[in-house]
Amino acid sequence: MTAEPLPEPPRPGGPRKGTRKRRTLNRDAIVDVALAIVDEHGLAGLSMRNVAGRLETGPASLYAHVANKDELTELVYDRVLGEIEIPEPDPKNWQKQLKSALRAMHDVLIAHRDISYASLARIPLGPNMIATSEKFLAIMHAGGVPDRVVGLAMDFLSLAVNSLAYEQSLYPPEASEEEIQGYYDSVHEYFASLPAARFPLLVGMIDAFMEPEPEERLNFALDVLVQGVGALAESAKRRR
Amino acid sequence: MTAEPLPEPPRPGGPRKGTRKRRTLNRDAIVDVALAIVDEHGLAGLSMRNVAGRLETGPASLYAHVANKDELTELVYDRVLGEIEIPEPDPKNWQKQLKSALRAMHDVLIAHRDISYASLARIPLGPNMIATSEKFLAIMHAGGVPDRVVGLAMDFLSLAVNSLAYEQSLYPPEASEEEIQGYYDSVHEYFASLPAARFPLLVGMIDAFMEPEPEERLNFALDVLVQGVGALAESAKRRR
DNA sequence: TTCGATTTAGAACAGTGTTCGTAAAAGACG
DNA sequence: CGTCTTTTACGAACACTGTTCTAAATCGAA
Repeated sequence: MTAEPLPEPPRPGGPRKGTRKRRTLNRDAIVDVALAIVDEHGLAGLSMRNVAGRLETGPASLYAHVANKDELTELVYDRVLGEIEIPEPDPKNWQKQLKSALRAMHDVLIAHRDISYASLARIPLGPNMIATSEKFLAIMHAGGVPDRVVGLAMDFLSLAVNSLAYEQSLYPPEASEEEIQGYYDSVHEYFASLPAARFPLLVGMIDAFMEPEPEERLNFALDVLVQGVGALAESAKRRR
Repeated sequence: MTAEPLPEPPRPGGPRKGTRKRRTLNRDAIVDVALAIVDEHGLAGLSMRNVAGRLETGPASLYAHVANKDELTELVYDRVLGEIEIPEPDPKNWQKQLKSALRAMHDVLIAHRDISYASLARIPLGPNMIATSEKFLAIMHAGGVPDRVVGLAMDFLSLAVNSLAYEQSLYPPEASEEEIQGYYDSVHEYFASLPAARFPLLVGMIDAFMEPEPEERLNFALDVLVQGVGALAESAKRRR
């Protein structure tokens, strides 16, 4: 997964100074520890002091290798993106491939808690993001989707799958099976207690809201995305 | 600048039972101030001390009216949702109506900075969220979308439009027109500097990425959503 | 008035990201 | 080898944050 290093992505505050390492403390080691903390306690548990503590140093030491916490979070996010595996494009099955690639990205993201928030807070441009994007583009391009549609779709698909992963990651922060079931039941009860005269559809569709499992919700969302992009690709081709 | 606090104006229907107020401090006033701060400085500028300061008191005083900052943020979000206007359903134009309703929600959200993050962080269930949902359901239901699809779509559409609004709100935190243009140009340059041999599609599609204006991106995303839901509604109807 | 409940608000606690200043180590150069 | 300069290490401190504890002030009802 380690390929030739890409040029430094542009940051709003201008380029950073060069980093050289001395002993054990370096960028990769810091990202390693940060990712481990995110895996254990989520993004809320990630603090500069926390990372520094595991490296047996103080928080100020990190700032020689990382501009700030935002950049560290972005580095962790890009590290996670490196785990995604996307197949070579097969033109005839591009919609099926696109859907499974989106699911693969989703699964990798939720395997690392709420790390997907990192991509919502900033526009990530790390090397793995670039490489992953290229693979998504390849699938759509091979499927004959016009360039303009591919460009627009890439942005939205990435946003959507990150949002889905983030939403998913928020449900059980550290709760037991019983607790989330109890919360689930209380939501059900709350909907049922609403005045049916004012909210007839909401009350009438309670089951349609509460029944679907996470997998069905994700599957539906991915279908909406893929079929939506497919439809727009067709109409763009016809228009031309 | 800050005038002497006025006495509480009389409410239609008289004071509510069970809630006794003493001075000027109550839930609504706190939410008023919190929303004003979000409008001015975004969610990052919202702090309990900040709100308390504008009410000429200390942060501890707020906790008699609001459980914590999360709840306050949710209240602000629900207040904003109250501004959305959604038309009565017209069965023949349900897709057009759904799209414009989603756009209306998006526009109201971005008019209040990054408030949309509040709905990403928690599942909002306030009164205005309920009322807004009912109206979305009405449009889809009138269009003949099966209940199961409506239930699944509601969740995803809400997530998607909130994500789009949140992403949109992040671009200019407080930057000038020149600064965001400069950042924009540097991103363009960064893409152009990538090795075309490894990322041929990405480099070849730079314009497809950089050219579209925010309005075109939003329009595309909404089309994907509406046409995707439309396609799934049709196939669900056929399957039955 | 008296009583109890609620609201107010100062002080404090345990955190946070980040900066400053200093000390030391590494590399460059003669 | 001896300097000189650059870069890293890191304790201390700053300005914040959300929240809780505490006691006083104030109100509604009896």
